[in-house]
Amino acid sequence: MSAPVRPNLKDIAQRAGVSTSTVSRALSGSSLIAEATVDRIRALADEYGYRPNVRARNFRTQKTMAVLIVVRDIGNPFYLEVFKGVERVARQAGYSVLMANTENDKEREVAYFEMLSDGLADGMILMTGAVPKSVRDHRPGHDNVVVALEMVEDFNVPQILIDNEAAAVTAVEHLIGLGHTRIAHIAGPIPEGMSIRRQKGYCLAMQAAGLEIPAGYLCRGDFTLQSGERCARALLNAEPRPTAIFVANDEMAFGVIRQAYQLGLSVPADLSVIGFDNIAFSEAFLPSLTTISQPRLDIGERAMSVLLDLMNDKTPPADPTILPTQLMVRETTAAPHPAAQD
Amino acid sequence: MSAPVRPNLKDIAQRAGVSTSTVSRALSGSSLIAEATVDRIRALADEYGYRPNVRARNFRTQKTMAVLIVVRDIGNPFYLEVFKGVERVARQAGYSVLMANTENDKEREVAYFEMLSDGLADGMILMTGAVPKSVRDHRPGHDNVVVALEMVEDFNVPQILIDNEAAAVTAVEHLIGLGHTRIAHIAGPIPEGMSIRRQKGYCLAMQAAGLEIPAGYLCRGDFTLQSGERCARALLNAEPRPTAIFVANDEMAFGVIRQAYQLGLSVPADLSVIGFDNIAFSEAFLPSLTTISQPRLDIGERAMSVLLDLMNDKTPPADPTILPTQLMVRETTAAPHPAAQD
DNA sequence: TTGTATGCGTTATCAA
DNA sequence: TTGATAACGCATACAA
Repeated sequence: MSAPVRPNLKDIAQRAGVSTSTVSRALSGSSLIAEATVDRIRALADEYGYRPNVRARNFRTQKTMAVLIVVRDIGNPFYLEVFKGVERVARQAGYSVLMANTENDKEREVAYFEMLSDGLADGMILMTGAVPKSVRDHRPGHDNVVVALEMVEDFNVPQILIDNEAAAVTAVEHLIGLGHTRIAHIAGPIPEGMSIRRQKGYCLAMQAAGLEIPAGYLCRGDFTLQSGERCARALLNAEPRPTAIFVANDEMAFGVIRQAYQLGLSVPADLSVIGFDNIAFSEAFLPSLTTISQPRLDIGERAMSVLLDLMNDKTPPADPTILPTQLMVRETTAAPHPAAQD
Repeated sequence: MSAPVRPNLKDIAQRAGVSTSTVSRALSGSSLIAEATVDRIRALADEYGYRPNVRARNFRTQKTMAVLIVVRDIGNPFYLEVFKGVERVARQAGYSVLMANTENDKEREVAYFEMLSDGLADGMILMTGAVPKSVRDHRPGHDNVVVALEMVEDFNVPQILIDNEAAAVTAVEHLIGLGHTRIAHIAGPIPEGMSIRRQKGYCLAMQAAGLEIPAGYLCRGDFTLQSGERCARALLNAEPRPTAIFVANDEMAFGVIRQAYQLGLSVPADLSVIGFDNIAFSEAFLPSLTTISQPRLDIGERAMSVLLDLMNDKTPPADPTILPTQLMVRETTAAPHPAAQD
């Protein structure tokens, strides 16, 4: 039994009676080679089941054809659609996608930048909102890095974002439009830029409508269901009790609704709730959640295209790309009880 | 300004006045080298910021230190925890994790096997339940492949599974224990092994309890929310109406509950519902879903450890590894109305 | 304990 | 249109 050895360029060259360079060129579609030769070599390569050794090629060309997608928590379903968008575009361009999970660990953040500069990947899509200081200071031009979803200050790379502040304004205006005046807010973790901007949008919209924000109408969560429940308990004890809550993400919004039911309040009859993100589950929830939809697939696709441009030395957009959000009106928002009005 | 060129082994060797092999050995912790030499070289490497060229090393050693994790639909939140488990173990062993998404496309399934044999990854965790026939027949020993979650027939590789049939029996027994006798089932897509086994468990448990399965008590969905709603409409029109439904996954279960509410039935007062998977949102759902928990993190971790064994030529377990499931009793199951009893 | 020499498979340069 | 040859950076068998 002969060992089924994988043929390499040299083997094919020998069979074809030409040099390895000729085979290499023929198979990579160089126009320099006579068509007849190309056909002959192609046939032979097929016959012997030749497949190029990718590691050798990577080494020689100093490329990997892989990109890194770095997130804070790979267990967060929010990223799924983004992954999908990235993967789709990457795949089309012949790139594979490497998962990287920092779990908010600075060392791991640095480690992934090292992976990049070590050539384990050709590019990187960063969705952590944080760039370790050592990395930020180290090199001026960070090649082949795109930031998505979370603005990173002092870091001059292309960014794919949404306008968190404007989206928050839209959310609050929706509540105001329904007749609510006592509107509370549950923010995400501060000082994360995303949370700050959503909170700012809330304040702006309230101010623009001439509405007060009483003490106790602002609570800070950490994007988890539990923190949503906790904040809801606090807010629903405030005087006067809010008739609506704008929550900085969907998961916390679910917690709010759970808690409201526990307190005997019904949603949206007694309390309107609006979330942010439009994760897959928001529509399935009972009642289905009114929320702000982020174009997550688009974000992924766009981030990857910009990264491709970057890697191909095309000039990327100088300004951040801002993608539009959309208000999804569902079952958790309605006009307030007349009795609850001032 | 001198270009900040990345030093290689040769550069360090020159600075240290030794040969490249000495440097190579010193940095890779070979015990052959004098300690003083090692220290000197380490210091020098640090000073000049030497980092090994990973592509060169991969090429030389014919390894990639990356593994492929292949799923049907990367947008399915079910896989998240499994990813996390895989990633955790992989990372600890110095491997990175490549995402692969087949979207049920045979060509892509084959393509990922080719990636593996092309050396773009050193190993593979397969969670698609399907192995293309061409691959199955091609080579007898498929090195460095582990199957997780879905049994694959005629494919002799280590498998990490749960006992779907036994878990389904547990679920149905829970309903029976509450006093239900009219229990319907919504199956997943057939002929997927997973769906078949869950359905079989349902039938077995019913039979063991001497309960009939009337015509119209079985409906086939496709694991989506919508199919859950559709099946619920059908089942809830059956005569006599079932008082409980065992649903083959959580997402369809959410659809069932939504539909029940639309028909004016309340859960669990009028209808008990039990799901399967215990995805993250099952607990957040209102009412929170009674379901079967799969040890997804464990599955990921175990799959990756077995893969590591495989890649290090340790002998993997000959038999499939069966991990235990757990019944999570929550709010969607209760005793049936006395009026609804026979 | 260290050095020398070789090769991994490919692509790129130069010459024919 | 093709061939000979030289890298790419590292790890290792063998020699010393």
